[in-house]
Amino acid sequence: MAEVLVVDDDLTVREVVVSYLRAGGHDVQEAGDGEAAIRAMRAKRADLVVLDLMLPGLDGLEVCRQLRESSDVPIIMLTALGAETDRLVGLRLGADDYVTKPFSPRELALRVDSVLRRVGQRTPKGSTVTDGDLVVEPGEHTATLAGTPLVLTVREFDLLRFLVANPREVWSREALLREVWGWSFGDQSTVTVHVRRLREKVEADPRRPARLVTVWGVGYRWEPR
Amino acid sequence: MAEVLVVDDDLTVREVVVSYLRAGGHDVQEAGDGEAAIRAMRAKRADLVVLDLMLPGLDGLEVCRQLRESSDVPIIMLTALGAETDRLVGLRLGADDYVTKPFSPRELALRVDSVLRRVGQRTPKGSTVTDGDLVVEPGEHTATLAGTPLVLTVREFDLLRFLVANPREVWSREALLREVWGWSFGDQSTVTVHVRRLREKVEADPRRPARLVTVWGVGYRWEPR
DNA sequence: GCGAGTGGTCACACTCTCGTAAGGATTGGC
DNA sequence: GCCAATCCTTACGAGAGTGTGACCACTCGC
Repeated sequence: MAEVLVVDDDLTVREVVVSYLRAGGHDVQEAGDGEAAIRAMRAKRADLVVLDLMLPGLDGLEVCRQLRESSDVPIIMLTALGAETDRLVGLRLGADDYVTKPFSPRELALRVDSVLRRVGQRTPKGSTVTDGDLVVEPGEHTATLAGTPLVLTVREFDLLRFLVANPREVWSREALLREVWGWSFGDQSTVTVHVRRLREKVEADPRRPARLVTVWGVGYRWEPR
Repeated sequence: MAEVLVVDDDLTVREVVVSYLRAGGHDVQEAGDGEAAIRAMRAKRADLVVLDLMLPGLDGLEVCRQLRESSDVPIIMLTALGAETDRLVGLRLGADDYVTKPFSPRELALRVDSVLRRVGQRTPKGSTVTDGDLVVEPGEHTATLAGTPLVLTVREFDLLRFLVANPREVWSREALLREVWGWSFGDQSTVTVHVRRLREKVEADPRRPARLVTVWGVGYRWEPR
């Protein structure tokens, strides 16, 4: 499915994580410290890196920065519980997600899939998504409705693309925060507001949504034509 | 808050754990060995299982594996101190977390809450359920009758899905409160009212129910086509 | 710096849902 | 046919969930 690099100095953690990711259909490489991680990435680019923050030698933040210099591979950070500062710094340095220790390997595997899904969609060569008279072109970052172009902000565009690409399915605000925003935390009202703004531009009658539909008590769903 | 199944052969341990979890607002079932645990889960699926590794008869690992075959209920393992191997195997078999004995019951309660929080973020989208011209799609949160979509509220939807997924069987109001509402107490007339509302939307002639049938003095039953 | 555009947060109003209660209708036993 | 138990029906208010508008922080180009 994807090539994942797991970086942790604890052999036990590594084994568990690796076996889980393998079971999930991924190819996995391992590294026990920062230098090994950098070397591994030079030798063979992974599609995603799971990176412990506490490492002997080069620590996780440093590894993260160095990786970011030469690639924008998605990175999931493993941080100690409650290390709020680490988390913030990690995200700022370019981590795509973080998981606090002690974590469940099942949870980590889910996060890995989620991040890969999200990143896979932001590749420039992403394919055009359409629904009736609506056309979304990720490559050109444009969307047209019945031929007339829509003026969308980046977030609105991402949200629209995600929903149109995954129609009929109900997405909770929380899931949308994960899938579109790439957050595993945050205020859900953010989603509400963006949905409203998007409706204003996409729906014929924003007061009575026909395509971006509310599922009461659950979330939102894109109703295809 | 949640339905927790505690599996341990030591009565003392069980009592302490149970009283702590109850104090934390959870409903708790108990099992003294592996067979009882499996039976308990068959009869009534819990939201989380606390599972001792050392059990008479079926041991914890075996129970874990069997549970995993039919469900992805979160599992917290109780292991002896330093049994690194056990922990590894446990995690690999699908445990979500582990606590080493001797443990403080308070810590265990915290772990339980933590795992429930994490898992709660996941959207467990069940599989499609059908009965004749009726199709229930949990992922899309839609139900269609002969092709035309039904407009159902969350409760109505949950109730319908449960009944269609468990046809022919008679369900008491009490059982439905447990299974669909997740309550272990409450006013049974709640069920009555929701059954009526559901009939209004699902039955051809709500006055003469043909599919969601009343079993007098017992409860309700879904009569499949 | 300055202004325009974007994005996240908040408060408030509104809508929808759900549980409850109360009275009427049915059922089954006698 | 009568009575008690059970079930159906209806209406309503509390509370949760959602929509809306406004505000402020931030970024980026000029």
